[in-house]
Amino acid sequence: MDYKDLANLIFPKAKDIVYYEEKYPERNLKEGAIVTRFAPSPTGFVHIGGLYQSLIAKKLASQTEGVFLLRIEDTDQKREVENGITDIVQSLDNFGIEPDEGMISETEGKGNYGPYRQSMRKEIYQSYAKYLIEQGKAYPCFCTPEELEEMRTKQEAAKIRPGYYGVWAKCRNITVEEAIQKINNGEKYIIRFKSPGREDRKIKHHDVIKGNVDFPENDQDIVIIKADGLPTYHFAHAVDDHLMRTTHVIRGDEWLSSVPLHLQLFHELGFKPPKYAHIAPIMKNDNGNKRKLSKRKDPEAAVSYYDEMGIPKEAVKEYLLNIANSNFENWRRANKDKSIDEFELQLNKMSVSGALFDMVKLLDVGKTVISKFTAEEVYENALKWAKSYDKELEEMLQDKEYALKIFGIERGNKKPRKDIAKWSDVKENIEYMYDDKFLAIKQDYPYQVINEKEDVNKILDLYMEKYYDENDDKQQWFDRIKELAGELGYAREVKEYKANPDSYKAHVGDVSTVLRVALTGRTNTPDMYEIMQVLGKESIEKRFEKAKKN
RNA sequence: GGCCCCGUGGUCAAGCGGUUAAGACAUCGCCCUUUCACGGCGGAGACAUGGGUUCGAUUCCCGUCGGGGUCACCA
Repeated sequence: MDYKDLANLIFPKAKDIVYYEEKYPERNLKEGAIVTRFAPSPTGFVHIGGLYQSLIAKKLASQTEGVFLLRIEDTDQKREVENGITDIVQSLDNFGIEPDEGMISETEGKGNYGPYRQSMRKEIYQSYAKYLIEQGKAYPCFCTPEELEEMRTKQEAAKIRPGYYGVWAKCRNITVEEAIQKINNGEKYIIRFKSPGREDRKIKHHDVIKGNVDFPENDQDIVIIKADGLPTYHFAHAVDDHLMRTTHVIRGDEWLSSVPLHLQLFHELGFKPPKYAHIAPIMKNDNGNKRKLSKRKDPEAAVSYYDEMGIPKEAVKEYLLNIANSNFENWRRANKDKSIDEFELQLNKMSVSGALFDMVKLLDVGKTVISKFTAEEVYENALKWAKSYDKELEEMLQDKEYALKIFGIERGNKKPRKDIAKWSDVKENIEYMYDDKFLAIKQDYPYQVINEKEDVNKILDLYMEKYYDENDDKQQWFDRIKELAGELGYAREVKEYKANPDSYKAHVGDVSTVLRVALTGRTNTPDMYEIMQVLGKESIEKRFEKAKKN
């Protein structure tokens, strides 16, 4: 009896690997094309780090006319979550990241290298496992979890390197006859890889991001097929990325230390290994300690958070690109109006250590991104956000024409307003422009220098009686406010006031403030001339009346 | 603990043996013919540490310290 008998006993129905090698041929792509993937587990929401990875992967693939594929790693059924795949597909889609190949819904995939869901590739893995067993490079292991636990305890107590290797790999030297007998006796087993490695030898690895890294060889006989017949991550990775003809594996750097194992697996399987690019994670400052953004503790770890906050997806992507390649910022400054698709991302410019997530900076990017939007775009986006998260705002935006006027204030010029960083800022920003809201609320008016009721009322009355004309252009409009100031004994020019502070009660700016506060209930607003234009005479009168009575 | 990675202002970061050590966000001040938001100008603010190597180290080597990752029938 030999390895072949053992292999046939374990996987009697498995196809010869030649079948798969032919079914999934080398891709016919142009020189330098990158085939890469995002391979998440459907265990809950998409993490910002996952978005980061897929953004990078997608860009690299499209830059090189390669392939970006979405593969679902659902080999751990215990951790699976309902609609997990749909969630991933939709989250990516929300950010405009569409896979060229891979899963497109809970059950469907597209492309010729599928299935793209590992649980549906069981026979494939088994064929390759069988292939390894036939060659004596893998073997059944009958150790129970309890035995393994006991072994670990012993190793720990003796302060030696834990794991299933060398003399500790009890089942590695079981004879074929004995193994067959155990199996026929119904003993439970899993399949382990028979590692040819030695811990005292080093391997060299060149990582596209991390550079040259030396490791001890792997000597662990890791399990490749679990008791449920599904592969472990490592084995699935080797088989899938070979068969899907992946050229670059872009993944989180928590995988860096398994590179020796992966390289070994590729080698023993007779596969050409892909290039690896290990991305540093996005971190968070937690009481002075850096740690990865955590699904459990940090709401901002979920990509859905950005949607809820109304942070434009363009901003999130720009921010992420910023972290990825620091020259992005320079590129953006030189190419203010270009799409980020035109930016050429370079893997070798990626940071080797994890960046702290900076919400303030993200918001700043958001401000800039939104400032470049047209009023129409602001409107559409704000409305879309409002529909999901703010009914009141949605209501306000029903009058599109009016909303467009508001969003048009100081927009579209060389120095557009930058006061909206996220869609959830919009309501607060425009609320006072609505008569039904503004006139209904009771509030204090934060008058500043001029705040005596008598003075305020006089300014408001006189302005409407004598100086307001809705046909004025901006210059005329402001000249008239100066005249108003002059008539009431305030300085017409701020400079004049500053030169002779004792000669005046206040200056034209203070008078403007009275108008502004009466008009909007606040001291800080966009350009008052434009606000008055949008509001119209009738509204202005009502607002002044209300302000006077206040 | 073993192994691996990392350590430039508060944050993201340029830098590859000789620089006044860029830039962005944040912060402070001034200026922008009325506020705010912009914009402009300017300020403060950094090479973790100790040894080497070198004519010269932020840059190269070693130690220390600090941070991170990894050591599953999870990915």
